[in-house]
Amino acid sequence: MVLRTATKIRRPRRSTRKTEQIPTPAIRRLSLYLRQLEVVLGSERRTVSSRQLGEALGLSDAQVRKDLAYFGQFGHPGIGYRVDELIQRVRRILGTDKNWNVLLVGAGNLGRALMSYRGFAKKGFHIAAVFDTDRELIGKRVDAAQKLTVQPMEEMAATIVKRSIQLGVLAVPADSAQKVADRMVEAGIRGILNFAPITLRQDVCAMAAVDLSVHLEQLSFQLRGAGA
Amino acid sequence: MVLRTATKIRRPRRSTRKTEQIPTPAIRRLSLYLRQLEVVLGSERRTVSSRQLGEALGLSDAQVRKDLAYFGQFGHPGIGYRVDELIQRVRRILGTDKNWNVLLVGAGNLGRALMSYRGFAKKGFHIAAVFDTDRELIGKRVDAAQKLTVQPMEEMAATIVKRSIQLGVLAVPADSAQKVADRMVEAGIRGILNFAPITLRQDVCAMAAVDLSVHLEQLSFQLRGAGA
DNA sequence: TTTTGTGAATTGCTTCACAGCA
DNA sequence: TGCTGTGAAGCAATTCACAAAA
Repeated sequence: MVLRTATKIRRPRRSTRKTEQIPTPAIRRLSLYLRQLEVVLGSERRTVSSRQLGEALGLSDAQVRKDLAYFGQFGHPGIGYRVDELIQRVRRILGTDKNWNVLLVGAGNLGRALMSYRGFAKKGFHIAAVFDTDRELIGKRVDAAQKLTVQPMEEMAATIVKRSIQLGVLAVPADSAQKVADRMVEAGIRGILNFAPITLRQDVCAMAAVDLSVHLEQLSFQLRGAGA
Repeated sequence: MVLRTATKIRRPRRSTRKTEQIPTPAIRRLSLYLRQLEVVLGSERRTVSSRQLGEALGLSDAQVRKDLAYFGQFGHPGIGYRVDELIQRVRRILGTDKNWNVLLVGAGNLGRALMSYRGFAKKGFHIAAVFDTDRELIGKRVDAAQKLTVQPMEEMAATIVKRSIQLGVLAVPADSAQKVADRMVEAGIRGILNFAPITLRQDVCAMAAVDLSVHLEQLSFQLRGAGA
């Protein structure tokens, strides 16, 4: 019986879900498989092999098969995977077989761009409400279709219930991001996609993050020392 | 009937190259360390321990120490890491101790939002030119500061030389992304940050990708089955 | 044939645990 | 005491390679 764990910081994700045996990278790749399958659906091909999928995504065929097999037996030996069937199955797994209402916090430059981003709706994510703390923005219609009015933060909890919202997109400056995220969780949000360039600590809420600069830094790292 | 390969010789794998000693995830985390160090720099603290850094980022102290040690001996036993010193060192490693000129292709909604995104300049990435294929947009000033004029693709190669550009941001629709990426590489771009929701195949060019919907899908996956 | 699904082998990454230094 | 840097240990992810299926 070891007692010295008292001072240790808690270890990352350790849950008893059945998904625990599935590698996290496999779950990330599932989205890529779906994306590629939708491309294949646009062609005449009705089936696709693990090799073909892998080639398009820069992965080995074994990787593709193993990843998909974590979630069930979707393939047909000698044939491959039936495109429409696999799309349905993967959507089901990812939870995107149904539409999601999403709210957005932050109606600045980035927030407004996200509002008009078609890719979200294509995948079944609908921005159903927009919030901001800036009193100048509240009440204004800011989206391209002029359908969304910027609401004050106070209305968030009620709107979440009314529109059955579970997911939120956070596009506010870094220095207020943690506070805003806390308010979102309080108001009932269960998952946050964070665009602020800062790591948010949230225990009870699923988190995903996109830091635009970080990706440029990774490119910079790869090119460092290269001739101009 | 294929004979069982009882005499199979297991060939030892080619020895790993020295440049591959550093785990890819460690390189990704380096950007996060830098980001957090810049937060700490805003406080009065002059030093920070691996434990403190880790806590802020959801990582173990051992992870932080090991990651940083891949790149050199930056710490001081009993003290921790000197914030300003480590910031300089990490910037140097990432290549962001100097400014980078970046070009943007695609002056649509997302492209225009990226132009006005302050985060890039803060990290030393300056959008120095904007390109689009849309004849209606060419010649127009589209950024907030009204300093950038949308140029035709034909001018890309010359501009790249003139402004010493190595990095490009790609914000065009998925169906033209591969073609545009090829043209960028032809024109001399060495690294591409791709926002189009499609996997691009490029052998001679460093690639990074951001698919906004994919991150929402990951959240959807984590919440699937949760009560509405 | 072609191609899946899957244990086994292998590679890669993270955590442990402690010597050594301030 | 506090904290880093680092081999060794442990765990996670990927690749291999082949039986089975079409």
